[in-house]
Amino acid sequence: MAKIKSGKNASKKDIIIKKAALLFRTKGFNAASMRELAEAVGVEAPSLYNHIGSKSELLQAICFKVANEFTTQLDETENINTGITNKIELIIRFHINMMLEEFDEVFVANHEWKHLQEPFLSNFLNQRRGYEKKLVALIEEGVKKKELKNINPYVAVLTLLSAVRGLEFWQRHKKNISTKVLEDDMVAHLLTGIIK
Amino acid sequence: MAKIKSGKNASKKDIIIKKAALLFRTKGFNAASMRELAEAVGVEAPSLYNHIGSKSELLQAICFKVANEFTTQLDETENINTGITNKIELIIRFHINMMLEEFDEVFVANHEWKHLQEPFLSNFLNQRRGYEKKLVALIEEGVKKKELKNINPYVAVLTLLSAVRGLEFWQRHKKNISTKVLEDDMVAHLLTGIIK
DNA sequence: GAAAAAAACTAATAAGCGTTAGTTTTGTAA
DNA sequence: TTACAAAACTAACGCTTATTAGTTTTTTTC
Repeated sequence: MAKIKSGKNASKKDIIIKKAALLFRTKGFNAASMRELAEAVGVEAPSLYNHIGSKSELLQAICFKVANEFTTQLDETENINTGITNKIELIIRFHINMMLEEFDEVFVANHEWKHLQEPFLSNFLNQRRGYEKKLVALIEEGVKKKELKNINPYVAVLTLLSAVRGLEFWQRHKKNISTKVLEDDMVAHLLTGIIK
Repeated sequence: MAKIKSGKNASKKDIIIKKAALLFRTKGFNAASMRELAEAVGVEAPSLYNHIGSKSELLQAICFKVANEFTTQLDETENINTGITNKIELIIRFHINMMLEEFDEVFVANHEWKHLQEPFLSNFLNQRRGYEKKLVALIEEGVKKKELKNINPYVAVLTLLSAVRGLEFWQRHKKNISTKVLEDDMVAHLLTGIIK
């Protein structure tokens, strides 16, 4: 029989990973020490090792959680029966929401992946490369079907991914503009430009 | 009388800074050690200190060189007598070229600034904030003059800056596409969108 | 309440860090 | 050639790091 879990579902390991994501984002992986992490968790540094294997493992957990979420969503979107433009819009909106809702984790996956050890580093980069290739194929299909302008698909993917990634700078303006305006304006900008 | 400098104009300090930019980009500021830097320069680590003051100073030199170049160019562009759209295009093209020609330095300024010490950290962030404000004002003017759609200027600036910043991923595709196609396509995408 | 397991603690280790001190080599100018 | 300055070297310091060992406390299970 499946064990019914209580509301507060997070294990100590989950808590450590969450705090690690925050710490790695603010200080960077190398500059963040296990002693600092321990203090954030409310424990002495060696006690962390009752729950985790190593500092490296924390980075792995964060990076691959994010990578898998993006990969899964893209696969699902590909299988929806709708136009290319709509699919691209869905993907952009997913990126924006990930950035806003899992900020620390996405930031760390974007910025600190280079400190992954092999073979995790290669795995991560392969997964990312695969993600980009699927997006390129999507844009190519849109061009072929005349839904999109005759642009270079690599440049388009680069521009799209980079733009949504830039939401890591969003925090500063959070108070001034609603998430909805942000999302709609950015989607419009990337799809239809800014020139009247 | 001004001393006529020889062709090989770079001081040893300049060489160290250049190598530091490459090293800081590939490994990150904290993970890059002075011993590694020394090896890249072809010298023992303590010898570096005959030319520089500290590791921190290297990061400062890199970050502010980049920041000043961007600031200078923006000021110049503001004073050109031309339309808003054209100014924005010039700025985008400048960002793209900086990314391609001073890749290591721009990358380090974008990614490692958080390891600057005070008061340099605050100075750097203030300078960047000032840069963004000028861009926002430019977009606002474009909207007011009906050159641009009625978009949120903060979102537009965020999208523009993030997109060009993403050229740090360009290296991978360098062989496949010419710089000109890249530049033109990205400018077109950001100004007029991708939808037909 | 006793026994077992989980998770906390203190103490310590080996390695790597930026940097300094002191000395020797190299390059330059009179 | 001698004198001076610049820049290299070796050795070492003090500090921080992730992690391990061993022990004690807390929590869970019966």
